[in-house]
Amino acid sequence: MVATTPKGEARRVALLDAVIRVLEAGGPGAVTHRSVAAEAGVPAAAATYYFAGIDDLLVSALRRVTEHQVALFAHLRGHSYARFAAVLYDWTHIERASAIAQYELLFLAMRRHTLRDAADLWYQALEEAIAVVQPDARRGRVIALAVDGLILRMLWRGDPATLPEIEAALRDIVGGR
Amino acid sequence: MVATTPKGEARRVALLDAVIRVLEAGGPGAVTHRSVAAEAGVPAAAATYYFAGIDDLLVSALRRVTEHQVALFAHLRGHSYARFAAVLYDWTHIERASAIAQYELLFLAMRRHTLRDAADLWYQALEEAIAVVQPDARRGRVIALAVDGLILRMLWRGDPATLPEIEAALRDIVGGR
DNA sequence: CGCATTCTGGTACATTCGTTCCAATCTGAG
DNA sequence: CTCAGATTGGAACGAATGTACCAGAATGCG
Repeated sequence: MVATTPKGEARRVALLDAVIRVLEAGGPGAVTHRSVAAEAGVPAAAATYYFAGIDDLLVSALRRVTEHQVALFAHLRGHSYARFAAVLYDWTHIERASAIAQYELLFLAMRRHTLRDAADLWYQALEEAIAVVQPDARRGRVIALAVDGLILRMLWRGDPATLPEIEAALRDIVGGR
Repeated sequence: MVATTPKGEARRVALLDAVIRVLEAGGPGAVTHRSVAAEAGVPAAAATYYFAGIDDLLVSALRRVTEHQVALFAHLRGHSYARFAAVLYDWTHIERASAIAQYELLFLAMRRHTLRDAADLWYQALEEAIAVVQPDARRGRVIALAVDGLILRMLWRGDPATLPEIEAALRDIVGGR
């Protein structure tokens, strides 16, 4: 089902945002029609009215957070990697739910090839952002892998936790030996 | 509940192994008493008899796969990183279920601090294995991050897929600029 | 060999889930 | 303003889940 009215569309995105919040708190298993609807402040039936199934709801939410994140990384073009550290900090600590959702997407992509494109989109955005500070493609790919690992580590460990620490870690990664 | 008889202990590990296989195929949401018991070839009640709850079952299985993996990495000490590439290949392609389970653990550790220690164990094992080919601690940490990102990428993307490709990627990572 | 303990395998139940259905309400184009 | 279609909100359903329970079988210690 696709929303045609403005209010309907507003409810759609309210539901998708709610999915991200539920996802952060309880993981994919906690994403149910009822929990998401309650989080969004809409009746439970709305989740089934706007989305074909619980699966469609989850996939749509992950696509949405990816597009949002890709847009954020696109703004990074032309800036130094000091600003890159700030973006990483905001993402993994302020907008933590969004970051966690992003990596849940990668896990889902392991089992569902439908999500490969969305996952690729995110990874390409990361590589392009890195290309600003490291033009060499081969070296850039390695940095992208390390940054990926760094983000993952910040998410499950909460470390590095401060902006200076992240900058230092990024300096080690980009700086090479 | 803790098994005291040899046969009981065998059932415990059979259940834990089944959890890993179910985890690979369907993610944490697919891990239920009944699905795991069916996969292990034991009656459903066995899963509740040997484990306090579905949660205990999941956590125990992830701890087990971590210990197994840490032991495998420990054997790596004193070898070249060419052999390291072979171990990575086996893990992410032959024993894929084990690798996926390992990263599910990291995700679970985001929300449950009980799992922090187990997750730390894995990450330390990775860093120690890398210390063999790169003694410098600071540089080694960066490599560990990149290898972490590489593993994640291989899992959700299946790329790099061949042993030579992994060796090349590893060479780029370890080799520096 | 006897027997306390552990293990087995099946059933049962309350809960929660995804999904369907429908009458009432709202929206916006003509 | 009208009204056809979109949206709402609640109820209800079958299915699947976690867990508790129990009578019988197997086990291993003395």
